Amino acid sequence: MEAPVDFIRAKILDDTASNRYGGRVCTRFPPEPNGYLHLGHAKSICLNFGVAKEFAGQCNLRFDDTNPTKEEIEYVDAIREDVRWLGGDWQDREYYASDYFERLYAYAEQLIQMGRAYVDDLSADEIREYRGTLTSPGRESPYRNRGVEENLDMFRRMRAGEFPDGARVLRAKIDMAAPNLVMRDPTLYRIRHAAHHRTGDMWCIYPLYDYTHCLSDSLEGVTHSLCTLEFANNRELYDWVLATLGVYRPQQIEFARLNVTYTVLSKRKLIQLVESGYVSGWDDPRMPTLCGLRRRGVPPQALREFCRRVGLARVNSTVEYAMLEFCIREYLNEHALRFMVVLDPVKVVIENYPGNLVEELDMPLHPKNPARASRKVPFSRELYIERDDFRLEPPKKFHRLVVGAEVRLRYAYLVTCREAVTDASGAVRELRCVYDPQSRGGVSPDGRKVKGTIHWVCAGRAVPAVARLYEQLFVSETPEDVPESKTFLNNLNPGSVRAVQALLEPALSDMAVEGECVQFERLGYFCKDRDSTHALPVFNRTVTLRDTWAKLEKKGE
RNA sequence: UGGGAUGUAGCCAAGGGGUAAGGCAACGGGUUUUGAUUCCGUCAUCCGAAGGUUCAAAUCCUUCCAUCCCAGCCA
Repeated sequence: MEAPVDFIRAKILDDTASNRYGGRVCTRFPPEPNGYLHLGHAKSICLNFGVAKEFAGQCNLRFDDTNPTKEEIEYVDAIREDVRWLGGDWQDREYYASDYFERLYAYAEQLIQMGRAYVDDLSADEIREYRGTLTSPGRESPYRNRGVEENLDMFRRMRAGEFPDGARVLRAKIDMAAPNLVMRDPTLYRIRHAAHHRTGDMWCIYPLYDYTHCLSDSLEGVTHSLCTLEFANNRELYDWVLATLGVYRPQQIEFARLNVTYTVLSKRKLIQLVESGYVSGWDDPRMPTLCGLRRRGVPPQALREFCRRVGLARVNSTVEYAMLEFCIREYLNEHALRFMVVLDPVKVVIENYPGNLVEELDMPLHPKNPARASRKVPFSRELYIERDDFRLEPPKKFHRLVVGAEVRLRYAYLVTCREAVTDASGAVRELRCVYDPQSRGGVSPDGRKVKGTIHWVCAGRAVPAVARLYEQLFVSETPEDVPESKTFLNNLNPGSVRAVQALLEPALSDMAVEGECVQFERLGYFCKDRDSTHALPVFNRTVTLRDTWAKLEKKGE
């Protein structure tokens, strides 16, 4: 599959052709370890690692850990795992902005020496007030023109811990009348007496994003610093810092962040769902987090394909969830092993089949891929089929089992139903059938057409599966205090994943490893959950069969 | 009322003076031992709007309209 040439790849192509950066390509994926990675990050991961690979370059994993009050080691571990799972390979280049604190500090002193940075005693509120508004220029701080020596002294005392949180900040001296608010003397350092997950109590001043990110990129020799659109305003400052310091200058390129319908991709909202207990955790299968998707059985290949298909542009856009589902189905259809399962059984007795015989029939594990092994399934006089696969009064175009009609038991035999035994209430108890011994394997011996093919299990030998069918998989409670949660909880699965939750524990543990999906034919794809107590279904359209039946029957009536 | 960015189908998205790629969705049909898959077909007289330049404009120019981002000591 040829990589589409989006505007970013075009730019890199250009830069390598003109030998800018010596033809080198280096990107980075720079998450802040303050939450779990989600679908939105997948786009960035695929982009950064993908581009690096395509151009024989490198992609670093860098934790943007400059805000100790929000970051935790739990998150860095989870992020590392998720990136690796998605296929990102940073080799030994695992970096932390906090590793650069000492050098960043030295650069700050250099800015002070150059007269391009100053310590400001104004409070946060005053700074905001002095900044001006979108349409009116700001005012200069009374501390703006402190001498170099005083600034240096103040800054060192900030580092030494002489001042409480918020007492002073280090600011760049740029232009309080700049039309771009980012350039109105941005804050570079703030005082934060807080323990950092890596540097502990070594520091009580921490650099801010705008100051840290560009220098980290520079220090690492990044060539193309890819970030989302909302940072476009910050690019001017990114360039200013590096130019003023006269250091190596990567270039920042922005692209539109990913939005997906029926879900939320905002760390703030996701964390709210977790903390308020509306979901069981970050890896709740309803979550759009990478770990949630993984637990749900979404293969990383599908996510990569999704990111590829979504494309890259500079327009804010919202991709339909259906696109994601398509990518998942596409991969699963190709790779998932097939099994038969009966959720709501009704007994079938093959009257002309010997009562003491059990045959071992071949069932391929994948119909389109004969290279896959097949397995033996037992077949005997008494079987179970899905209750729904038989109708006393069939709608039009129903071509499964009906009294007097012939259907194929998949990979087994052609059978004809002679009689439906019902109980006093009219419910079907048992189906009396006869089979055609010539049709072993399900082939029609004389070429006669048999439209219906249904699934079955051997009554005596089947793995007993406790199964339940739910119209809706998940409880749709609507948290009032979580914005957009209605959409979130109602649609994460639903409208979309209207599915089946089956307690298929024994069957599934027999067939799948955790995280792997198998297809229960005509039911959809199921994934064995980590505790193996239930199977996690299914991706909407994988249940298309159900949709299709419903549609056809509706039409028929 | 400042600055930055963006407008191509229901949703993504190519195309940057020569007469609108592709995918998802939708719809119609063929094949099929999963009513799945697969295959084939249909789906923008038109590119935010209005003017202008040109033999020729989605592409160039002008004006207008709409949407998003920026006033954290978050990233």
